Amino acid sequence: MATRSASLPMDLECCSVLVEPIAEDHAAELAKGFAALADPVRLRLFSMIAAAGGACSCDLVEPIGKSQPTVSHHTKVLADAGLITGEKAGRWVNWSVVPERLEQLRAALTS
Amino acid sequence: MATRSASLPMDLECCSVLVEPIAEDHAAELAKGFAALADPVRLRLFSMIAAAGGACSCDLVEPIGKSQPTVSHHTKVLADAGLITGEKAGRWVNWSVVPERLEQLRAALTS
DNA sequence: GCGATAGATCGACGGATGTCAATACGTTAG
DNA sequence: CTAACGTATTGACATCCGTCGATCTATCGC
Repeated sequence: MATRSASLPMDLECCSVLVEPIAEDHAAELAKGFAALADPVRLRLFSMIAAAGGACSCDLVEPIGKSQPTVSHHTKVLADAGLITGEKAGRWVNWSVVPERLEQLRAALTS
Repeated sequence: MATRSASLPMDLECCSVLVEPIAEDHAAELAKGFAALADPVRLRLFSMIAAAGGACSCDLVEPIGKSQPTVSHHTKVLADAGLITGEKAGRWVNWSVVPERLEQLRAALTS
């Protein structure tokens, strides 16, 4: 059973949704990831972070056009879904994408 | 402006979320697609349809373990998101995936 | 220590979502 | 025509979600 851990998003056997019906566990795991990308604001935040190769929240609030608590909420959702990770640097938090998680979702849509 | 049509999901210039910050239009479009995949039941339905190369609703209700109206609701959500399409054949509806839409979402996560 | 700044948390609100029982609709079999 | 069957729709309910103002926490410069 290797490093099987029910609570961690990362260690699911990576396979496509297209080749055979996926199990409930796998579906739940992937659904969490897609849910994080299912909001336009969050998708833009993710895109901004990814395109810039990392960004702090202070650089996101103004271009996204939402309140600071809203941005904080969305970054938390993205982080909880495992799509981004935040490094605290002094007063700032530097967000960056988690390539493995992104790849897992991309692979799920690939045959 | 070519075949620009605001209401159709298909004709967005296809590009990745990762290379540069995406526009609000594009974000809304992709978010709708990901939202359709953001539910475990729906993801399993989609997976069953994709893996089988098509399926009718009657073959989905029992394995998915949900009521018939719930399955009907989810197939409608997937269809509205452009991920599947249904061909009515007599009493049955044959659902099949829409490869272009799937590719659009996959490409958005690819650098 | 003090004020300023970046970020997180809380509480509230309206709106969307997943689910099912009941029912309606359309089609095929007899 | 009628009965049975596959599917869609409706209505109701509980829950979740996006948003913001207000507030709290932590860190930096002075």
